[in-house]
Amino acid sequence: MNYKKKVILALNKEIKEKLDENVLELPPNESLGDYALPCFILSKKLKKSPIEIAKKLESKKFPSIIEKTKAVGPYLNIYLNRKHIIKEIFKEKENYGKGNKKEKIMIEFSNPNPFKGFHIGHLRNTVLGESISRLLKFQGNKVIPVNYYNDTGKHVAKCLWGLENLKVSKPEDKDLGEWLGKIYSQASIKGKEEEFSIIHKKLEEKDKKYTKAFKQGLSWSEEHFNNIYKDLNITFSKIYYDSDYLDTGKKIVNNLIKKKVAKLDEGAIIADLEKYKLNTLILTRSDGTSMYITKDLSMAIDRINKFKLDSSVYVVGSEQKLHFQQLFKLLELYGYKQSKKCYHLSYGLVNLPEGSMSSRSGNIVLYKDLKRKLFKLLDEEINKRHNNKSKSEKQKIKEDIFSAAIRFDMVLPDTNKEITFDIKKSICFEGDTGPYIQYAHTRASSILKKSKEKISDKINYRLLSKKEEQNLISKLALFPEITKNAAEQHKPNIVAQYLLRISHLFSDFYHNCPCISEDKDLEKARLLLVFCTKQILSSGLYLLGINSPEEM
RNA sequence: GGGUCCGUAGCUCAGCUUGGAUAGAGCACUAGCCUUCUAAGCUAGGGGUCGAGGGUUCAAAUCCCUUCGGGCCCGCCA
Repeated sequence: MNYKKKVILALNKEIKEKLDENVLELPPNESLGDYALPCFILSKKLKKSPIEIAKKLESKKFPSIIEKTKAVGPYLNIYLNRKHIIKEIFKEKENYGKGNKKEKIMIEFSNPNPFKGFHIGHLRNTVLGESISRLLKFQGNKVIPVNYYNDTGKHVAKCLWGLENLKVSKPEDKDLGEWLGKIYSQASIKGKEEEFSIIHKKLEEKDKKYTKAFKQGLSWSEEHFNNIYKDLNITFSKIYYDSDYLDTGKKIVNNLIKKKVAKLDEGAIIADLEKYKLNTLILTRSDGTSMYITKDLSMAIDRINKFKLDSSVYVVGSEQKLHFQQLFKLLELYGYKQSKKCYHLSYGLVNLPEGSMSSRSGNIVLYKDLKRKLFKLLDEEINKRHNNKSKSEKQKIKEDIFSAAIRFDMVLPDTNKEITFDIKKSICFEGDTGPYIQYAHTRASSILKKSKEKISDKINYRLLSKKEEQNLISKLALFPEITKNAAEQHKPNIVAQYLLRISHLFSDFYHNCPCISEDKDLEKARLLLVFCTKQILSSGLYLLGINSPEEM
């Protein structure tokens, strides 16, 4: 049970009301308390002014979870029991804030196209998906992360055309998937539509030469992607291939016709969803081939049946919003109740300052290129700070900071907002960034390492009385609530914003409350607070997929 | 035309789900702080008709309606 619930129960018991926990709000700043009860909501019933009510409530005695209450105007500000919070974090450690949900959830994300480059748009998707996956797992759910490769279609033909006609020499010992992506972009510009169509058709007819080239290219792309996932520390339980679902949709379409959801129209099979305001869509083309929605539908049914899923999350760009509404509606009309628990996590595209990205025009920032650029900058900085460290130690620090910087950038803005990715800003590691949070974490680590005192929860809690200490503890107590909200709403940015706040409060504490001191009781008390802060920072960073280095 | 998302400080964005206390951060700019736990840090300063108009309410950046500007989607792409 979170503190909010405990507080409202304690309040209700004392004032004999049945208030919902959501009436409690967070005061505008920590010094005003941990929660506030706006007494307006009681004034009609009690026929008293909210100011009077607050004043009256202030003098009541509450259970020990509430340390004190203070009436400020029409608000009753509530301060949680500090000792209680700190003891709990210290006891639970990395389990602090975990939930007890038991759903089986599949989450599909990343979905890069083989034969094209993995760019920062895919990066946003991947980082979001991984974070949501971790958040859902943290709530106790069984999570199955999957990836989906679209290995059929014209983009494959384009790339194969490029391989054949552009005569670009194959680089030795290099990432061939990345090289393929660049060939794709060039082919898009230099080739002609008719030439692509010929290859596309031959591929569908299983032409030996092109099939061989296709298989080779696919394996290069997969190697490229696996390389990046290893870099990002992400693993999938299963990869789905578009090519495996080319024909399986037919049975489903027939059933949809039987259920009168679909019908023939001008040679094609369509589903009329106008009455749900979801337009009409084509399921099967007039030449008999399946549309994407059909493959998606058969894949969705396949997943629900095979894995006995409670729900499914699809991390896909906002431009496919209608597509997923249609998909879920078809699933429902087909008879699957799970459609109610399917969720399209729609996110805004990543643009560049000069406009939108497009692999076809080559106006893209590839993940690997970005990494090379940032590493160059990190090299100088790290050599300046740690010239006594070994190469592998320096490499580890660079990886951690790079990962934090880009992942945090991708996860900080609200998911449905578009991101304008400015490489100049991404190389800045100061201010509201991932490295800033890591920095707070390393400072905490450093204090714990330097002190000779043992960390224990048997301290004099009254010594943690300065406002910087009080504010920090107050915010630490919100971690369970924050992670629960973030998981329920599929919004990692809630955690990101929270960690920034914690880091700011910790910096404030760091500058005003020296830990290592002659006063050993004070040192012990502050050490425990530092330990708890470090725990929350690293738990939170983990949920964003970011490492918490001990030094940087 | 229909749908959907976005519009808050010079710039990038929180806050809107669930209305509530002086609308918060970062960047940039100005002035300070390293003999003291990592200065990737901290302190102070200026900077706002919350796109506009109306409505509901004791109370609106937040809810409702209208409107303007931008992105994306709307039967043979994925």
